[in-house]
Amino acid sequence: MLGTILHVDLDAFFAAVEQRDRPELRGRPVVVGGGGGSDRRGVVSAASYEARPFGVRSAMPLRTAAALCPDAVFLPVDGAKYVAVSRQVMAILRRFTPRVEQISIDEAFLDVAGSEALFGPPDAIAASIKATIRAEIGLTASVGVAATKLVAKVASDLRKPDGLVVVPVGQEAAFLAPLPISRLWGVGEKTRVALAEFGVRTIGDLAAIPADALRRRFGEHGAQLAERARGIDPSVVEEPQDAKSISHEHTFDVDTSDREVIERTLLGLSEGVAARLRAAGLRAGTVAVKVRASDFSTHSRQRTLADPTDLADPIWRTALDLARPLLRGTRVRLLGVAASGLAEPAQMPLFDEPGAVRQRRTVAAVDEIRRRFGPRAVTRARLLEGGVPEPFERDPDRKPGARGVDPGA
DNA sequence: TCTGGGGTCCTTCGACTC
DNA sequence: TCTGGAGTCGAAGGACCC
Repeated sequence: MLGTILHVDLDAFFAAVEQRDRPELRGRPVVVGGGGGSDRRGVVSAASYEARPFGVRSAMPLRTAAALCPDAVFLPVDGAKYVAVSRQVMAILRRFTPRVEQISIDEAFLDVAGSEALFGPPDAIAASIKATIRAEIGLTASVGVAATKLVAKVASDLRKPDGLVVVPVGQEAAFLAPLPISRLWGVGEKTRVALAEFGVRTIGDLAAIPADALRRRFGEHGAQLAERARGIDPSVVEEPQDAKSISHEHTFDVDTSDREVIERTLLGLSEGVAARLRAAGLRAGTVAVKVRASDFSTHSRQRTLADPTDLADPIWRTALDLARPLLRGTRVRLLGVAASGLAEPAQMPLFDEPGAVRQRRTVAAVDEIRRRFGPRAVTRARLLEGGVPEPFERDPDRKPGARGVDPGA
């Protein structure tokens, strides 16, 4: 008997899209990341399968990737293009079932219970999905089929690229047992090292430890890991929840302590956050700043606002105020601005503050111009002085809350 | 040596309230 | 009026994911 949960994962997504669109790149190592140059700060977002034998992996600094694979073609991340392709793929998935949970730009869970009469058993549906994506989009996808999301996800990752792995119902624990512990959802580098002290190398090693012992050592997280190691995952395929926060951050090419540059950057980031808030019809109740120093130490400060806002100015002023104590004597590597406590405006005030109505009209007009002519069509004079990131040009219909743009190289 | 950007969730701690 | 415990909430940091 087969489970009805499918995990569909596009292979080396960003790099594969570039190779699809530029035939001269096919068969060559392609690295997508940052601004595209291998000489600037940034990390690998996606590496083609030709680049991987050289040791190039996602999240690796571009400079390291260039040292490992000097012949690779380095390309910038073209967010808008990948979003468009992602939409086409998700539309294909929805032909097979309405129960689709997109978890990032290049992967989704499907529950095909109820689709079997029309499309056949789950493994046949998985094969059809792969064939349709290849025929209509020109990309390969790997699919895992299982009774739970957790096992389907591990399965899809097992035989990349172009893989199809089916785990029959009841075989979950046996399937997971021989796999290295790092393949388990929720086990990152820190947890892997901590578990190694327990003698845990494989998922089976973890499953053999009593849940109580794991709870004593790792708290609730440990108890959860014990369940996952046995293939137990009660979560169901559902619509992604609404966003809980919206943020923008920027890493400087060269660390800076220049006040003007810092203020201008915070303004640009605040503009980006505010624009996304307005596009989503939300206001932020809390503003946070993040400051990463040249020694990579990272500090954040947040403040709850008296009046939730979707305007750049109050966000910027709050961010400046919060950042000031963190900046003394610091060379700054990265600045970030985040909005949380998101909610739809309760009601338009009957008597707005003086000037607020005019300000809202101006902001609405600017938003409209940017929507029609692009994000660079209108900008503040202060931001023209250079060095400030433009707000990321993302899918205007994208629901905030889906995970960031990353192909999982 | 180098370590992006955009998220979520969890833990800990201190302030505050009852 | 003071004190201590319990519960709640916001802030900060860390781990993790793609």
